Amino acid sequence: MTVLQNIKLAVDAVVFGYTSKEGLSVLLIKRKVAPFEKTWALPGGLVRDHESLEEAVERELKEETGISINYLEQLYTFGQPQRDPRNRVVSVAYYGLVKPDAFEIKANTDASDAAWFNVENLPPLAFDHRDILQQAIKRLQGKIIYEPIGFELLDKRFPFSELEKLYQTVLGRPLDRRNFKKKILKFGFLEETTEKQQLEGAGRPGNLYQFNEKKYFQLKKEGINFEL
Amino acid sequence: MTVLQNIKLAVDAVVFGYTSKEGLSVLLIKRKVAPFEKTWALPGGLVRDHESLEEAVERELKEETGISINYLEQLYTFGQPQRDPRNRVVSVAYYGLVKPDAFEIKANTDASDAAWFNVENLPPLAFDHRDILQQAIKRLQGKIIYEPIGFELLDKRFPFSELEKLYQTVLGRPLDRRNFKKKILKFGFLEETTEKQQLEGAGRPGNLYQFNEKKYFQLKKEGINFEL
DNA sequence: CCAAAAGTGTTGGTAGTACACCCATGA
DNA sequence: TCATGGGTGTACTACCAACACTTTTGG
Repeated sequence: MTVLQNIKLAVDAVVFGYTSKEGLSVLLIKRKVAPFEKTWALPGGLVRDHESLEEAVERELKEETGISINYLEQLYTFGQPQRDPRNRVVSVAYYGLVKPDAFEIKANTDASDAAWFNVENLPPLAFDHRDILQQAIKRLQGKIIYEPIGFELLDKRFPFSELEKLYQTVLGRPLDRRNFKKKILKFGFLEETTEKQQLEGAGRPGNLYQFNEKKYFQLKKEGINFEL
Repeated sequence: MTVLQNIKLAVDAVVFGYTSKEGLSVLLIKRKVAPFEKTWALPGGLVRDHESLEEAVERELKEETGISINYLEQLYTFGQPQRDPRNRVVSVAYYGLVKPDAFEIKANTDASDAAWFNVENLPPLAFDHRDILQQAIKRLQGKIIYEPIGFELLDKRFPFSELEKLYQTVLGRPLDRRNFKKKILKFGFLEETTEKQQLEGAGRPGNLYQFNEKKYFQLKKEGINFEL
């Protein structure tokens, strides 16, 4: 009754980056081997025997894209028998967020076969990676409205309008500027600094804000919960 | 650089049942082999080469407990290297819901090594199954307030008070009877039947209600979303 | 007639939404 | 001085929470 199992275990990562200019982007690599040679794919690969799944994701990201990530969460495990045309490969997908500096650096390193793509304008993808990506976007949209993970996509200090644009981009709908600001500030984990925004072009520069993570966790323990 | 991978892939299932008498319960099996021989554990086992993860869960549930399930959803994948003391086993955990008839039948089949336990009163569990179970309960609590999956734990027809008690049990807090009923009925996917509840003991019998799944999906498509 | 469970409506508070004008800066 | 983006307050509405008495049935 015992059957030898011949299933491989992989991890894949959907890494999101954001700038107000380029919108919401995702990190892809160009495959060098069959199957799907020269097709764009999510970074990822087989898990090693003695590493945790998170370690595997972080290792693969470093190997394939040179990037290191500051927010990582398990998304879903994809296990349809035919998702890889050769062997049975089950993949645990993660999604992660990087801050604009990491994003900008790699966006310009065009010698590599890693590149950022706007989520509205994706190339054909290998395997079932399109499904994985769709699901990651849905999860991000769902999560960003009840946990303040949006800050992981912004610089440490940012003008308030950046946060607002980020939410509008991710959620795909316009938000009222005044109501949004009231709602966010009400929670009390955003600090206004005295530093002013460097505006390119005209316009009145605004103050920069920063997310106070400690205050957030403290407030959360006291039973305050972020929502929209 | 290519390394032979020696990781086994399993599935585990957290199956919930509910009756107002016995509260929220979970289905466990007593292990017959080492490690953790004679310890209670979640039903589950290794995935076969050509079956999907969902098929594996359903097969294991049938083999080990004789139960078949009517709601099943992936929970999380547990992959810490040391979670199984012998080999590396990564487990994709699912959670499922069964209706009271299935629940009652197996609860009385005490010859088997499968049994139901109230979630407030669990035995020691094998592996990291306690963590998995905790996470499943949290997920159920989170999900039941924005998707009407509670009906999967009730008979096809049920008195309104059953639904109310279920929510109070799962969420662990009292709910106002009138407000709860207003809120639920407002959505329009619950149908009142003319049939009356069979009350054991005294009390005024109430009408039975049933969930209209078609109406629910239709309403959902039109953009109505259930919440609390 | 007593105990148990079900049925039912109103009111007050609060949080959310809609909405428009002025200010600071660079070109 | 014009164009661009930032900053700010109020009024209305709609939803939610709190709350108690009456009815039907079994014992």
